[in-house]
Parts: sequence; structure tokens; C-alpha cells
Amino acid sequence: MNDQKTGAVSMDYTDILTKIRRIIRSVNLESKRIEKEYGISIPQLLALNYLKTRNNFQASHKEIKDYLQLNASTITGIISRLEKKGLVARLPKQNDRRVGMITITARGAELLGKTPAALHERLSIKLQTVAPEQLQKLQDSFDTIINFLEIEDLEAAPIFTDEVNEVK
Amino acid sequence: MNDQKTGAVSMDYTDILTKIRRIIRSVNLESKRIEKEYGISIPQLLALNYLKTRNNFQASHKEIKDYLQLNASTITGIISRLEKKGLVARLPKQNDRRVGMITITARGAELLGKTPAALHERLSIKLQTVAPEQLQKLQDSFDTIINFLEIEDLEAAPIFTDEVNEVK
DNA sequence: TAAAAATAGTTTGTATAGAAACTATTTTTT
DNA sequence: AAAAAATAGTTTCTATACAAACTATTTTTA
Repeated sequence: MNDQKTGAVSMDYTDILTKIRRIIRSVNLESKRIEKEYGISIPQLLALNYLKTRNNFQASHKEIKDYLQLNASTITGIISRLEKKGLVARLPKQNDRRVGMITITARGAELLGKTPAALHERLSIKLQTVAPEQLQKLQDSFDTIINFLEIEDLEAAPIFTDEVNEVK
Repeated sequence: MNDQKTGAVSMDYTDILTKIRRIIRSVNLESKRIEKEYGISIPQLLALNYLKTRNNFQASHKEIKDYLQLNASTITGIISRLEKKGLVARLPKQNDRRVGMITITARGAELLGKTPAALHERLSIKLQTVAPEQLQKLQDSFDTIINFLEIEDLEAAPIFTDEVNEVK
């Protein structure tokens, strides 16, 4: 199936970059909207939600970091802001005194109870207007994107092609 | 909404959100890498590149804003940083004294000459490892995502039903 | 056991990004 | 012509996000 389309394929890398940036922007706007409506951002909400699912409602800084896949310093900021709002609390250090455990507060859980909708609401409603097959295709594409975006060593990258790189 | 699907489709909205965030993160990391290597970020590079394509190599603040589709205040920051590096210059206001024109400098053009690769290089190389059909699917999916992410009034949103959206 | 290395978090500095409030103009209404 | 509204940008504030440098602790190695 070669796409020797006569121009349809002129849509190239720059296009993809541009599109990705538009998506990023949309998601950011969505996040800000939620932040304004609920006083809490999506990253904060994700962290809070993670804590709620945990044993004893607590997790270490590192665990949150690994879960959200963000830089340690970014996590520090998110936790600090949640702490300032009284939605989480930092616990005193124990055995390994390098490890800081964070826990969700009653107030945090309460807020979470009010906003399961937040995460879903708008985006979900939109997604529900998309048919299942479409959704599946979306998923596949996301996986593809994620796959190659996260390939680190290009040399070792698996080449899935034959007569491909006619990429102009 | 009946999700009586047996698992394959259990991959749902939260997943999509998570995946989008991973993509965002990758693109951001890419941007930082370029910034470190060339002393200029992708948004800055895009703005600079836009100026280069323009008549007399200049554009108004608003035009840049519309092109990059960013908030006015964000543009101010980007332009200011480019100005500080001597890659663009703010021109004195003319007829309509509200309008500020920005122009690219020789140094800016020179840098641009050195970095067409930047935008392409890494991402392009990666994209070249993706087969054309795959790429097409990616494009389609991006369009779908962008479409529904940017639908503002849900009520008025076109509902794509089951058989319609065979988009490909 | 003392030095070196690794691990966990924080701090500092920088960029993107947007909202809200503000200034300065220009255009439209009244 | 004066008042109101719209437009163009900037400033200030806040959040995400990362890297680099740093502190404190623990583990490994010599």
C-alpha cells in the first residue's frame, strides 16, 4: 500500500509538529478551565487522585514522580501547591530519612469527590461524540506516536519500512 | 453510554488524557533539547521563521499571535526574549500607533540558516522510521483529535455516528 | 571503617502559557 | 464633538515543566 498520493502526502513533519502543538494548546486550555472552575489543575488532580487510590492514602515523592512521569522538581511544585491549599500533607520522615511521604487530607478527598466529573466531563462528552472505531484508531495512533517519540537512540531504532524513506 | 465492551475498549478517556500528556511531555523535552543546542526554543524558532517568510521581514504582534495561535501575553514574552538575544527588533510605531511591528535581524536570519535542521532533524528522523500508511493514519487521527478538541459548543457539535466516520 | 557513589528531595533560574488588569490608541455611537 | 467601545500590546500573577546545583541521607566500595 504505497501512498504515492499526489500531494496528500505533502502533509509532512512540520504539519505533524504544528498539529501536536495545537493539541497541546487545547489540552492546556482545558486544564486551565478546570483549574478556574475547581481551583485545582489537572496535574494536581491526577496527583491527588493517585494518593486516594493508595494504601493508607500515601505515597512517596518518588512514587508520585514515577506515576506522573514528571521531573522531580515539577513534583515538588505540585505537592507544595496542594499542601498550601490543605489538600495534601507532608508526613514526618521515617526509616529512610531521605524519603518524604505525602498523604491526602480529608479536604483533599472531599474535593476529589466533587470532581470526578472534572477530568471526564468536557473531554469525555467530546469523546463520546466519536464513534468507537474512530476511538480505536485514535488509541492506535497515540501508541504509534508515543512509541517513536520515546525512541531515544535513533541508531538502534527499529525500522518498520521497506521502500519507505522517500519522505521529502 | 454503555461500555459493555469486554476490555479492549476499556482503554478509555483517562487513558487518552494520559497519552496526550505523554506526547506533550515528549514534545516539550524535544523543545528543551533544541533550546539547549541552539540557544533558541521551538516557539521562538517558529516566530523567527515566520518573520523570515514575510514581506520586508516584518509582522505585527497580532499577526504573529494569529500565526502561532497563542495568547497575546505569551507572544510578548517570546518576542522579548528574541529581542534580548538580538534576533529580532521592535520597529517604531507608524500610522496606527497601537500596532507594533517586529522584524528579524541579520543575526536572526543567520541563526535560522543554521537551524532548519533543528525543527526537522530529530523528529524527522524518527518520523522516517514510520511507514507511510502509518503516517497517514497518524495524520487522520490528529485531525480527528484536533476536531473534537476544538469543538466549543457541545450542543451544536456534529455527532459522528457509527458508520459515518470511516475517515481514512 | 572511611571514601565514593547513589538516591531522595529542594532550590534556583528559565521558558512556555494564559487570565486579568491596565495603557494607549483608534473607531464607532450617540 | 464627546462618550463609549473596540483594538493592540504590556505588565503582573500563577502554574507547569525542566535542568543544574545543592543538601541530606543511605548504600556500596575500596
